[in-house]
Amino acid sequence: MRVRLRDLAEGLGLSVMAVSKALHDAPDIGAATKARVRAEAEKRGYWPNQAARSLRSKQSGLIGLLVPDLASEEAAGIAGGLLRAGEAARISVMVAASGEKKGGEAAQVKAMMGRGSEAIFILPKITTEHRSLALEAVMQAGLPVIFFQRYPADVSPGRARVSWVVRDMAHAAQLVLDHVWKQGHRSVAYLGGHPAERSHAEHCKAVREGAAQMGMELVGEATMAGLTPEDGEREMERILQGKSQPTAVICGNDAVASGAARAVLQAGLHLPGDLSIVGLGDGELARHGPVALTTVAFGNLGKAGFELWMASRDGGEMKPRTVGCELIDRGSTAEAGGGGKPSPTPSR
Amino acid sequence: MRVRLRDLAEGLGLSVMAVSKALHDAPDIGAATKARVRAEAEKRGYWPNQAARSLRSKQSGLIGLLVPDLASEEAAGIAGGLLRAGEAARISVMVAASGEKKGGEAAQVKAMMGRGSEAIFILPKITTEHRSLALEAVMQAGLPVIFFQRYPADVSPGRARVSWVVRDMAHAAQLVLDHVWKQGHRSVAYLGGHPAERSHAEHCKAVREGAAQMGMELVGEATMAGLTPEDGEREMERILQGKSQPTAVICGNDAVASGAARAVLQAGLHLPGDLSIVGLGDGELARHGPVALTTVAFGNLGKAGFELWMASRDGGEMKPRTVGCELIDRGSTAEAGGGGKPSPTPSR
DNA sequence: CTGTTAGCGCTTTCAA
DNA sequence: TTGAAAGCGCTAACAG
Repeated sequence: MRVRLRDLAEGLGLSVMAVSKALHDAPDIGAATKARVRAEAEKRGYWPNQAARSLRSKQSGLIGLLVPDLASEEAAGIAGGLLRAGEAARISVMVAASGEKKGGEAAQVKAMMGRGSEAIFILPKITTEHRSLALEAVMQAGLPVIFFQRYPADVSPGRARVSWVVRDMAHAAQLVLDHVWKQGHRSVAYLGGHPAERSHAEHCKAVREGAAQMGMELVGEATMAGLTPEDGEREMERILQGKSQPTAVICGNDAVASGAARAVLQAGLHLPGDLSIVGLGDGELARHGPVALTTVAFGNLGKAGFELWMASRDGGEMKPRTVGCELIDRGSTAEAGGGGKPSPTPSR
Repeated sequence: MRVRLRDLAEGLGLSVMAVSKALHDAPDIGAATKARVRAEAEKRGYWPNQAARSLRSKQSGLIGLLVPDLASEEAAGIAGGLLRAGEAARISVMVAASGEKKGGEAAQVKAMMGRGSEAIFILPKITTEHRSLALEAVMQAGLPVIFFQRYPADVSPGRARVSWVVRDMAHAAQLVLDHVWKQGHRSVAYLGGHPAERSHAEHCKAVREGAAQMGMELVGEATMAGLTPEDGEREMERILQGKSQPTAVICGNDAVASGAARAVLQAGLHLPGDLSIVGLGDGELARHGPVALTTVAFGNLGKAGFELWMASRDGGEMKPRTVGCELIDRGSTAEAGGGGKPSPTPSR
């Protein structure tokens, strides 16, 4: 933080204002002057003091993102998308992890507001009630809030500048059901409904209803507390020991699918020859794991959230968005009853 | 951004200064006054305007982190550690992804400096030359720079407020070699030396020298451009088709190990009965993939980097750090020549 | 087309 | 133990 507008102005024999305007490409400054100013700024390595700028203009060019923990792929993906979208619009992103602590969220959000965040993006914890002191404060301050994936039940969008971006879970379920149906599967298991998570509950429901409609039998259905690989492994083992065996297993996310695949391999069975598995989310585990998983890829939530905010920036309304999805076939599913031969696993 | 010090002061019949000092717990304000001020601040929901504060005091309480892309597990892990460490010290973190664009880095770093970052943390791209206009600018401004994992060859630490945090790759190699040696492996392959990456080159070298010293044969050694699962899969296939077969495969990271495991499964072999595989990094793929991988877990670089900076904050020198590691045995290795029976894969 | 004035909310410095 | 004055670097509003 060294060269100031004043330094440039003195060096050029201009006023501070003229320099400021020139750098902002204001219409009332001559082209020649602008060129001179820009050259000098470049030469002396000027860059603006944002603290001063936002103090004066109330425009910080900063947004805040609050996630439970960056280590999760969900959070990293959202953050990445938001960062990329932000950069294109010259918006900086402050990231905070709310972690386990209860009061954490409020303090983090206050820090963001203190720095002049123009909007707050939140990926709520699954276990949270989504409604905190922090949120009250933000909304009272009139700041836009965009939720990812989960959102408070008692807030209506539009009013109060609150909105959200979710995944099209019903469509995802339909894609998966169509896929396994076409391969001749008539008896499937579902692993992964999460009782406290709207989107997973929705997926579960869509699979259940879709299967019924198509005349597919749902021989195993597990609701689980965590959607971790361990949960998937445990439930898969349970199914393998049951009497009526499915020919395909639909999972609530890639982690569960990965755990299920682990159980299948442990049992000495072949994938996908003996059993087909479908994941959800197209994460690292599906793409790069020892078993490439057929899964459903979603559009980036972070990017969609940013666009939603940008579109509302000049007073527009904040209409919630749903990001679409597509099925990615990596060969962890095969024709039903296709025998023990594993099909080759393509790398993409 | 609404309640100001002035509002509190007027409400309490005090001066702005008294309120400011009280909130900072200055020694020259009475206990009773402090209590009153704090209660009022709490009640009215005051939080400081950081822009104003840092404009005046030159202390922003903000640091910047520049990564190639948050979606990588490496970056997400570092970012998460930095965030957590920062939060404990009430330091906010601005994150930017430098992406593919060339000029990107410089602009991002300028944005960070413009916001008053007190330090810049950089995870360089593997392909970068680590030395950019951005770095010049930062160092000229006298800001501390901490590199993760990779760093410019031509900068000496201490001078110029530059330092770095790296992983103890030599120790990691030793841990892995000891582990497979104890299981009776005498013929191993190494997949994963990266020509442009100091730490991977170091790991490769340590494995090579260690193996020689212990009298282990290195029957396959692959240097690869990307350290991706695809690279691992390809090289593993090559090895499986070769004449002299190793009994264990040591990989340069978990992604490569995962790809290698994929090739092994594709070939219809058993893991770890027919072949042992060791990863490096203890990432998602090793922990939660369909095949749980024995690997080496490192301490968090982000946390270590933050501590390095904090320790140097009052003029201390910035001594580079090395984070330690430990072997995590998840059962993807077994006694050499142990026959085809897969050992159960523990979930931890 | 360019310059002047004022002030954003806070803290440093010094006086009461 | 408290307060007044000044100013951080920038830009909105208005004059020239």
